[in-house]
Amino acid sequence: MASLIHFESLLQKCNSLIQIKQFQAHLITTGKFQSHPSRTKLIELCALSPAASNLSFAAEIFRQVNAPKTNDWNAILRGLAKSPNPTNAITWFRTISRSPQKIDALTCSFALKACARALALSEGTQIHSQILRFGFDADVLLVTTLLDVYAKSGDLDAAKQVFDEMSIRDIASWNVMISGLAQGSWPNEAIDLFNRMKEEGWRPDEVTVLGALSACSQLGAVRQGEIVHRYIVDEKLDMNGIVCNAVIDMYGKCGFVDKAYLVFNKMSCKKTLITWNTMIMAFAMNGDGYKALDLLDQMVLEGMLPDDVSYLSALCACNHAGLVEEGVRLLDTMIESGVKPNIKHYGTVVDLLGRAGRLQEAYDIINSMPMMPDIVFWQTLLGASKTYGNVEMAEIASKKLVEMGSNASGDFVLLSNVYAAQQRWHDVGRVRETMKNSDVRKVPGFSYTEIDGKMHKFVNADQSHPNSKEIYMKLDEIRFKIKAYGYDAETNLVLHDIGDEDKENVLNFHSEKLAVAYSLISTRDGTPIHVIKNLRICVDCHAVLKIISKIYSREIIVRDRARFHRFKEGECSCRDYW
DNA sequence: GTAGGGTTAG
Repeated sequence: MASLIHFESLLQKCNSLIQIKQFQAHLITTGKFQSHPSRTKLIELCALSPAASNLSFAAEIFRQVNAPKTNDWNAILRGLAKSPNPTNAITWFRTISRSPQKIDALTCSFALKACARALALSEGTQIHSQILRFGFDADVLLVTTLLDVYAKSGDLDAAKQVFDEMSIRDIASWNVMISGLAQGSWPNEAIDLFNRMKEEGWRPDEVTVLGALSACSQLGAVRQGEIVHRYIVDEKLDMNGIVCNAVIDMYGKCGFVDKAYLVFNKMSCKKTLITWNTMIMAFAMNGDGYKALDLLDQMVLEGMLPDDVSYLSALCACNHAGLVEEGVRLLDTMIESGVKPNIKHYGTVVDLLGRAGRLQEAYDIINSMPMMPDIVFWQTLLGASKTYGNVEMAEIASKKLVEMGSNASGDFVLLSNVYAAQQRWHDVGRVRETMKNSDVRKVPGFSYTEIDGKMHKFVNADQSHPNSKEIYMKLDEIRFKIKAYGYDAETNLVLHDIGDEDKENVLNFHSEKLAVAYSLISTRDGTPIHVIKNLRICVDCHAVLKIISKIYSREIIVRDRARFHRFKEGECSCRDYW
């Protein structure tokens, strides 16, 4: 026993391959290699040490074992599961299953971990049935890992079923389920579960609130977010920096950048690089370009070194605020500071130049940057070409997109919009034909709005809402009023070659308009309206919301896929630059 | 070889 302890303490210190080899030699010469505990420890240590070469060395040791025990197999499995290539662990798990050695709950646990990382749903399902067969299903830790596999690989129905059927749950099971729902784009369900958890007498911890906050951020559900924030303060979970960062992020993504900044300034724990980046991003999304740039300067003054994400956030801020010169300069500053721009930095600058109508410069950057442009660059250039009616550049970009095999419907919609704006219906038809043949579909647009703490979702031309009739009556009223105000719908934006009146209807029923109409009838006069949309806002909705903000005296805040728009008194905070 | 294994912000 004494010699065993001696071994282990020495093993802790053996971090280089040479030392490991010395110990292996030692075990062999003293005849202890084939005896289980020490040798298993040795394999474990090798398999889990960060250097990849050690994992293959662990496998080498494993092969020298005459009769490997379950734990020897597990040690290798665990190492493979956390390696960059977790699918190897799944293969190894199959090998174990075929070996005479019995698997245990840990074998399943490591294999599931690999599935979660590899997003291997069907393999996870197979291990699930093994778990049932071996009767490991009362093991909370194991079932929680299983839950995580289902959630991460996108089968939230299966995850929910496993969760509901668990006879014992602990806080981590709740956490996995809540963050799984939040990350799997079921944020409403995540919030419901968070509330149910509290009702059932659980005390959410820092991990729980991170999941709940993420759900609120996605939904722009600030009332719910405030409830979570209050809970965090009450439970003193704001001693945790990660939690503070998530609160800042939540307020930023809900359009309450001032509240985000308040939390940022008042947080008692140390600000990390991520804290600064989150705040810069919050300013960026909200169109506060100069505040974002000031914060970048301030972090440097406070001794924090900006990284690539800091610069990306600041570049986004320039982009959304139309600070073209500042953005172009920032790219240089970044390079001078020794932070290497990646494809996203170039992408943002290309977008920035494109939006400013400087298409040639944008094109030059694409051609001169040190990496291959991906599809997004050409989509950006195409989008900008559409805005500025540059058919030539649009065709260059489209040609590239076709070459690169893009089948994103947005590309086709944009190109056809370029043609439609010029009444080139024949070309529009050609693009539509291509769309049909390559089976591309437009991503359906939807919008959320929070009324009295409850989220309401609208898709385009939605008629499923209980108050649908009133909503459409309100839309009629709006249409009448804005017409009287002198508004003419921008029908050339609609893809199809259909009559003007129909085109106007298609636009009129965009989900954000439905959400705004519903907010108008269900909130008090004068209160701001908040809408979250999954796509970029279209030109027509943008123009209409400006007028609505004026004639109904309402501030309307819309978060689209990229940023916030604040409509007030007939103007938008983006100054029509987005 | 008793235990070991699960959740987390830009």
